[in-house]
Amino acid sequence: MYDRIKGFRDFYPGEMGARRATIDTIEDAARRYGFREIGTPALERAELWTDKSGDDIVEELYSFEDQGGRHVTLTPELTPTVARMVVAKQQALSKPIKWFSTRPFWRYEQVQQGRQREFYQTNVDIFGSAEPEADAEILAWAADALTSLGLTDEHFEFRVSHRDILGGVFESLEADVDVDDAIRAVDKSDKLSTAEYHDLLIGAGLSADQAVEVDDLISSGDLEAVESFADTERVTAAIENLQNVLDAAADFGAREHCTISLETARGLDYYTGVVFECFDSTGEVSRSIFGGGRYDDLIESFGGQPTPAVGVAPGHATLALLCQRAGVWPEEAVSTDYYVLQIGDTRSEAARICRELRERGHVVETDVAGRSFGSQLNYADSINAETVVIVGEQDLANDEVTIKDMDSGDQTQVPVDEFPGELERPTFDEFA
RNA sequence: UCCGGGUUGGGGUAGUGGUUAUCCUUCAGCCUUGUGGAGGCUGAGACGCGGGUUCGAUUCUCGCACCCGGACCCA
Repeated sequence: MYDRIKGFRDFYPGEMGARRATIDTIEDAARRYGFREIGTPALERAELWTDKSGDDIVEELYSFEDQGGRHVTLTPELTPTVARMVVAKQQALSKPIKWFSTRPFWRYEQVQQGRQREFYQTNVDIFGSAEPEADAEILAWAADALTSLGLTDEHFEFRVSHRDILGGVFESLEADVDVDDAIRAVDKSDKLSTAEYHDLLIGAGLSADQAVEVDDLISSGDLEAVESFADTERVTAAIENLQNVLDAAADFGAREHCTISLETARGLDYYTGVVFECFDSTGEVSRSIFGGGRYDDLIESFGGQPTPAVGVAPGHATLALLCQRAGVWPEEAVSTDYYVLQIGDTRSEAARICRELRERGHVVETDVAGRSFGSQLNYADSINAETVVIVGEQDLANDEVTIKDMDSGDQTQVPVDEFPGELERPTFDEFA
């Protein structure tokens, strides 16, 4: 017996069927918006990450030197790869570029709920539009994808903010504030006590009074109050942009899922504008389900023309948790349209029936193990066959086959050359 | 890297410092190559790994691995 690698998962047919259905649902939603599927390598040069994030990042990568001496890594996220692809063909691609892909990623980190070392994400991005409609379309797709899965606003909410609001507020203070530290503190505030939270803000350079004041201001979510408090062009512009995105989201049918939440910062450095996270409305899944936002500087930093971008990447593990708790996770059972049962030497007639049913697109199984009648029925039962077509020597002697409905157990004889005949999906009911 | 809980056939479990480790379920075959979901029979299948204590360890003990949850992190 060999063990699985820690943090990697096997998916057996039942669970895989449910995952496949889920992936199809959210990808179909993306296709309806004209997002085009891309395929990407599992391996990239490690420099794609180490150049920006420093060598420490290597500890969280599956990286190694290949036989050609290249320092490579299994990709921990899609964004740098997509950025690389955009830069490489920038002139050739018509804008806006709208791409999606579902695939695994790998990070060497501690395994916990909703978090494995191999994990699957569906990335959806728009490059080449700085307009609020682009942000709103990303939100609209995300909302469409989740509602197509059967989720409602009872199950999830998008907490939406703008990177420059927090940054601008801290910048406007009359104090020497480490803005990044302060933003991190706000991002964590949910998990901290008020005192701990204020201590972190003070550690970032705020006075005690400012910490209280800023906490009140941010948690109020009152955009007008924030705007007049900061009274800077940066904050005013950010708030206007956020408002425009939400207005567009309203027209796109996604506004009802969005809550303004100025605490939402996102850890990622590369976000530049609107940011959002999806949360479990019931609070049962404590961490965010997924996040996204605008990253207007990334393409340029990869050596391309300045290109605005906005995207989102739902992870399938947390999505599955959310669906399961909401009771909308697809059935984890195989289904089978027909089992063609053979008794004696009836292979050629059975095979003909199988072929004709499969030509019609049905899922059809027959005996490939030389099993007895009872065993074959047993098996048909275990694969949830809807209809069993009994092709026995006795039936064929009368030029008939027997059609059996597995739910009721009812069965009837049908002339062999009328099955399946002209019928698209013949079942017991057609012949009863 | 840290903290807490756990690990007995494929799944779920009982139990014990000692002789053939309990039960349910599952799987395979048979009763039954002309009838599955009921029943009967037969078979398969487990004490996570390593060290220590002991005459003897699945049981006690230590370490490790893995699993579940959490902290940190989350590009």
